[in-house]
Amino acid sequence: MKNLNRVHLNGLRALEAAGRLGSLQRAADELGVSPGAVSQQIIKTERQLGTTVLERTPRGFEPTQSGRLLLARLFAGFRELDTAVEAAAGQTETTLTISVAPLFASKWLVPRLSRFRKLHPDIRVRLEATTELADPDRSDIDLALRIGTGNWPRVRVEFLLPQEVFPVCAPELAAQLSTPADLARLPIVRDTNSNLSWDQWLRPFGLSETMLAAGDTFTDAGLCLEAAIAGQGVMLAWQTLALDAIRSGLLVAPFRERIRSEFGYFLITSATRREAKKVSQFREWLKSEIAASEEGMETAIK
Amino acid sequence: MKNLNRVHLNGLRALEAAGRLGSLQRAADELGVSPGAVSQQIIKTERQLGTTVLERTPRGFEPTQSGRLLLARLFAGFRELDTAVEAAAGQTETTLTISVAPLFASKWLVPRLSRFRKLHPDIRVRLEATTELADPDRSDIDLALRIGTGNWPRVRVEFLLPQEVFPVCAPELAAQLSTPADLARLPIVRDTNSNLSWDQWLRPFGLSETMLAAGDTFTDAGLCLEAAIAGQGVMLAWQTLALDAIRSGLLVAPFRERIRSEFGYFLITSATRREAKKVSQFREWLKSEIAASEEGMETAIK
DNA sequence: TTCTTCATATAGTTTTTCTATATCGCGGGG
DNA sequence: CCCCGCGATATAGAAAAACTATATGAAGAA
Repeated sequence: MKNLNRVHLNGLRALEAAGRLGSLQRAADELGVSPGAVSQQIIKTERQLGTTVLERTPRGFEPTQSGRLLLARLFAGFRELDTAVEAAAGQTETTLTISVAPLFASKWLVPRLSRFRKLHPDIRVRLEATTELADPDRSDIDLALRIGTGNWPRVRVEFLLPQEVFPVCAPELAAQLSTPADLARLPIVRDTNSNLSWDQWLRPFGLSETMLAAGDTFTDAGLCLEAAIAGQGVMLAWQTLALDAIRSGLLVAPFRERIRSEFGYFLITSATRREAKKVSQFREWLKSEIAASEEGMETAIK
Repeated sequence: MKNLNRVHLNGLRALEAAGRLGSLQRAADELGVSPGAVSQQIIKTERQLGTTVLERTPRGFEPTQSGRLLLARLFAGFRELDTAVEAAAGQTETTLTISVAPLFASKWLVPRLSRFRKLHPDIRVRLEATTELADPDRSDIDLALRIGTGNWPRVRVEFLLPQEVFPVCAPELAAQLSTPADLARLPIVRDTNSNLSWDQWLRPFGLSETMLAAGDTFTDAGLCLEAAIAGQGVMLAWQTLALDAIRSGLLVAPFRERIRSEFGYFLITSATRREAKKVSQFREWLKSEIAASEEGMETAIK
């Protein structure tokens, strides 16, 4: 791209516009400057190129023989840039990019997204499912949905709902559970990566994790959920993970009690960027969806 | 092209270079500025686009998902511009554009050009054969060769050789001519557009145009020449027009006497532009060619 | 730790670009 | 014929942008 160093890009654009439109005035209108500015740019650029591109006629100018080829190429190049910018800028208006943990995406967000699409058909959602928290100031994401304590620096953090944990299991196993103490008789499926502990839930009942049986362990809560559905044991789950499985009857929550973990769900947006309309629209939808979800939770657990 | 108004072209270029090269330092090298300048351009452009194109990583940055498409398009666009500039600038160095009258081109210049090509194989000659004098400051021509009095404003004018007129005719007719007075017995072919007059040539012999016979007239000296070669009459010709025909025996000049017309051959170049090497090379070749031509004239006439 | 390597923030300067005028050349209309 | 208007260009001053040279900060390497 070194050849572009010998000319000024704005001069090339002035040249192209003038050559295409055939008049300084029209070129100036397109570029949003005065005709004099265009004239200066053209003269300078022709000097930089070492050739005359526009032959001056009494009533204006028209391209020289050798200039035609250059102008055609300039046109092609600038058109390419123009559509690139148009697409990029258009995308920022119509595409909502959300960073979200894969499990939350698949178990809760994605099944509900079709309703958002119906509500805002002009917004295209792009999910970026990653385990690390993306910085909305330093990436192209418009917002992130994350579980955590809410202490993230340099971003705008908005609390959505607390994470509440409770045991779930397949219906067949649930029949054997009438009190929390019965949990000791059943295998437990555990997520080794989780930082939730059974103690939190058991303590109010005067129980502790040491009384629980061993069971399969997995490195991913999603796998745990599959195992629980398959009847391999009881799992300590939380709302967004288990709700849909409970509703469809694949799982049951044998006990009403839900305990708040130290974590919560948060909506993360840029602290510096002005909030786009698409973001506030999504937030609104998200909150209503969460409310509906919580309501559904109450009735699902009975 | 209106979309390009919302961003700065140089910013797009900085973005493209940084995205392609993966580092501010390398981008800065390509653009010929400091890394800080590139950083500023990128930040500003991303703000203008409303999206993050380059995701900052601990060791630099790399394109975001949505940025890749933009970068690819920017690359295509700038590459187009780059090759356009390269071709245009390269052409100015290697292509010599000459404006010349069609008749002079076909009867004198073109038959000799192959020797120039042999002498300077790297220069491509482009002849623009037009009847109007092109302005070397306002068109893409590097030089013009014109017949005239030498009074052209705002250009650099260099005298090459005087136009000298003399009668020519087919060999069969020449046999009937031993003195200028014999011309009265033969038909004369005339160019109605010419401003040369037989009187100029006849006066030294005490003769005048009134004594000449009528004959065919044409609107173009080239057609006259063809008529003379075909034996339709005697023509008042000049060196560059008739030399090659005389040498090849198609025509003869029955009299040694040549009379200078009021016109001459001139080399016209820009008065303001610095002279390119290719131009001086052409001038040098042209002068040697003219000298050889004049010498050939002497021997051809005998 | 400390060093190095990046990117970014900041301040001030330099350069460019722009606007607003005046000028010039040409052609059409009175 | 002269004058007017149109369109391009020159010029001067003002405005804006870009650049350099720093400092800062964050993260990996020694």
